[in-house]
Amino acid sequence: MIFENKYIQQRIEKANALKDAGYNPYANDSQRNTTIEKYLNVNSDVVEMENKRDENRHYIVSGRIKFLRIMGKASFVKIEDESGMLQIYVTRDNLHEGFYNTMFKKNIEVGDIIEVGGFPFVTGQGELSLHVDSFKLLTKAISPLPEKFHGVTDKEIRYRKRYLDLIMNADVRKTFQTRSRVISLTRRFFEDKGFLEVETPMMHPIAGGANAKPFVTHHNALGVDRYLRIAPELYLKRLIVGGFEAVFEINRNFRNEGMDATHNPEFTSIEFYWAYKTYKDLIEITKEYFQYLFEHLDLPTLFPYGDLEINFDNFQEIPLIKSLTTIGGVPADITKDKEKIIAYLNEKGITVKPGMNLGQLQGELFDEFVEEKLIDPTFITEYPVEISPLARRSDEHPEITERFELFIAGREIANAFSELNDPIDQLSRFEGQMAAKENGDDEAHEMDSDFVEALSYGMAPTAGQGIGIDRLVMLLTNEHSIRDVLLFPAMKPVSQEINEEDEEN
RNA sequence: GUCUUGUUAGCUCAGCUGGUAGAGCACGUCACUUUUAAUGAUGUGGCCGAUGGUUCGAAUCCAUCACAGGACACCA
Repeated sequence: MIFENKYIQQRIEKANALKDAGYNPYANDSQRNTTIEKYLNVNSDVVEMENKRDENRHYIVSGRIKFLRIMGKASFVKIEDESGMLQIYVTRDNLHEGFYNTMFKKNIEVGDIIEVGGFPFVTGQGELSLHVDSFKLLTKAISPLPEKFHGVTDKEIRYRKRYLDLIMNADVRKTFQTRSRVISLTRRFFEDKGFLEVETPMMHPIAGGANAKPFVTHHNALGVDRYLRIAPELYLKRLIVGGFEAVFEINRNFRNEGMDATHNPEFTSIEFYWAYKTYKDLIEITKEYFQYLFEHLDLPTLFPYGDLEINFDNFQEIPLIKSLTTIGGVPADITKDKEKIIAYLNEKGITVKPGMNLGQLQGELFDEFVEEKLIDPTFITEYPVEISPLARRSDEHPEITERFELFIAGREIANAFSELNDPIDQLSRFEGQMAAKENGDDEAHEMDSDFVEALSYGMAPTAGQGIGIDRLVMLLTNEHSIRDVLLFPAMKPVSQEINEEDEEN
């Protein structure tokens, strides 16, 4: 049923024809001795040679056929491996008797993975190629590839069948190579600073560390529900209590929320915690981190992103309340008065949920009038305590916390603060969150008394930060949808699959 | 969750105010030993996303559903 398509049938027949003639269409004994990139580099001098060839050299390369131009008794074929694309020249007279006409021309086609041996030469058009003297099919593709020029552009196909997207679109491969580099560099940066990489649970008894709806699963042996973690924060801080002074974790978080261009239900973040430091140290290390990334990725610090130009040499720092007036244009006299803020928001056509406190309303003003205007990297500091349940209060101004968020191109990239380490204060913050939950805020924090107990043994003054890796990669690869930096973004199942599930139930 | 746009051949897309479906690539056959999205000739290929409705007649109009894109809402 799955292979009923006539093109697939045709290709299966070709695979069978090869098999009948003694050629395994899924051969396993690859003899490849170089990659295409290396071949092109090593033989670049052939261009300078008088007869444009060196028959004393011999290489075996492998790859997928992307273009196939048969011209009678000779053919030009473009094959591609992970490192690059190579043109090979296949002729009847350089292969053993009959193979070219009865096998190559009849049964080999675009999409097949082949292995060829031969010597380097340069064509009349000046392209360094491989003159083939041995030819072997490694893998027969029985499904045809998408069209060679336009490739596959349908986003649904690109996300659901990412392998096709990767076969057809070199720039997509590049994006994911960059993503891998970013994660690798991030790991190296923090290791070089003396941070210890740790792994904490993905299944939590309490969904803590952030405000979000969790996914729920069930542990049969224990007979209890578990939550896929929404953040690793509370576990990492337990490790600081335990005496590790600098830890980080790069891993997935899961949030049961809506999906859009910047949200996927599972996403990757780095969180790091640093004892005997404050959020001011985090500002410095964050600047250093970006510098490190740009240097090692060889990116310009005057960075084009869509229609924007971001200056990564221009890190700004501004307190939240101040940003409301200087950037958001909100009158200074209203930013510290609940009723005036509500009136102002209403005047702008924005309705607010009843019962919001001053800090939440200030956050609302920020989201409405400031966030999208922050293009160059900007640390917004001094967050209200009401919307920062895990952050340490400022010693001088107890209504604000020692916290910042980093915004770039109008999007939040990082969230950081000096950690709350007073167990009594932490307990009362949790109680405040419980009260909010009673009032219908279903995303308020859960009480985590085990965590409070951990704090009660004493956590050194610590600063901690989370950075959204997906959004960071979006920036660095100039992508504008999180799906384009996730190899397999979340998709609804096609209706057929839903029906099958229904039948089982 | 709301609004909006889309879904036609393996892929990329046409198809006007309703009259039984079209191109390019790919694929089959033929020709071709220096091509670059090779070329020339010729041919095959479709439940027009699904289900209903209007109509003598629906890819086209209407409704519902499914999936996708975009915007908004929610959310760090």
